[in-house]
Amino acid sequence: MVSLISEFFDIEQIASSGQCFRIDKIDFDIWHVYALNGNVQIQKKIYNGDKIHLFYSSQEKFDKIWNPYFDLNVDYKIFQQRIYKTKDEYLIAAMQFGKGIRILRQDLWEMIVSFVISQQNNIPRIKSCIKKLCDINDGQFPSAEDFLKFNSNQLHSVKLGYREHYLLKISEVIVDKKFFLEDLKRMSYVTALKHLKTLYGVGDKVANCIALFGLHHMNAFPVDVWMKKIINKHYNGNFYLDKYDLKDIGGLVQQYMFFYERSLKDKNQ
DNA sequence: CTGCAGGCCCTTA
DNA sequence: TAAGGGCCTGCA
Repeated sequence: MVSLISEFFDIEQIASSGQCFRIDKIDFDIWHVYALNGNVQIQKKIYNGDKIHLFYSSQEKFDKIWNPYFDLNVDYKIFQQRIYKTKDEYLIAAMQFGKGIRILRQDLWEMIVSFVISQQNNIPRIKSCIKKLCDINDGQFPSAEDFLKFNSNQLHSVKLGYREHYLLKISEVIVDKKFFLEDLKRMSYVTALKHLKTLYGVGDKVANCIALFGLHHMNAFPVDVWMKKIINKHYNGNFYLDKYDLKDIGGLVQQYMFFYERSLKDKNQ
């Protein structure tokens, strides 16, 4: 077991931040994380005002897998200090509220599949689709090859709707070696975005999510209907990251804003 | 019954 | 290049 004391890590916030869909709450203070062909349980506790997380993992696995996965080598305090400097009330409130969110380093292919599924969809149903995809594939997240091997009844039982066709087309170009995931990892943000958008069913919003969560381009800034609402409501329709000198961490800023607004909405319901 | 959920594709002008 | 219809599914 490995313990982590940090105010800038909160598994509960990460689990509901909408960037990952395979973290399940299994008890009031325990979450089960499935990722990178492995899994780990994490318990969140408060001792004397300090937030402490217990990872049910060996030190070796923690160092090798979970430390990089949760981006724990990066000091988020520096990012937060930069947000304080903007003196932007809404941004600071959002950042304080979602202090424990981090941009995870998730598997690229899983992010492509997950965010294609996310379009015109809600989080519970996205999670349900992804769980079913793993269920019909011996519990493992399906590869592009696996997608092409599923029979139509199996795949249809996942209830992907019109997104099923998108995922089959994407799987095809990857299996046929007309699209290389490894190439994407070497590209700049702008080039990767352009390349991602050649995939059938991947538009600007989904490509930005993949760039942010699958390629760790922290400057990717996905704008969805929620972000549009936030920008209209709090910024009169115009939000310029470069004005605040936050362009290189736009993705983290987006997560704070998104998480904050979504939480306010949940509270009102 | 209608409307909508973290869009995208395709067609038209 | 902009605008608008259609799309699977599930839930209110």
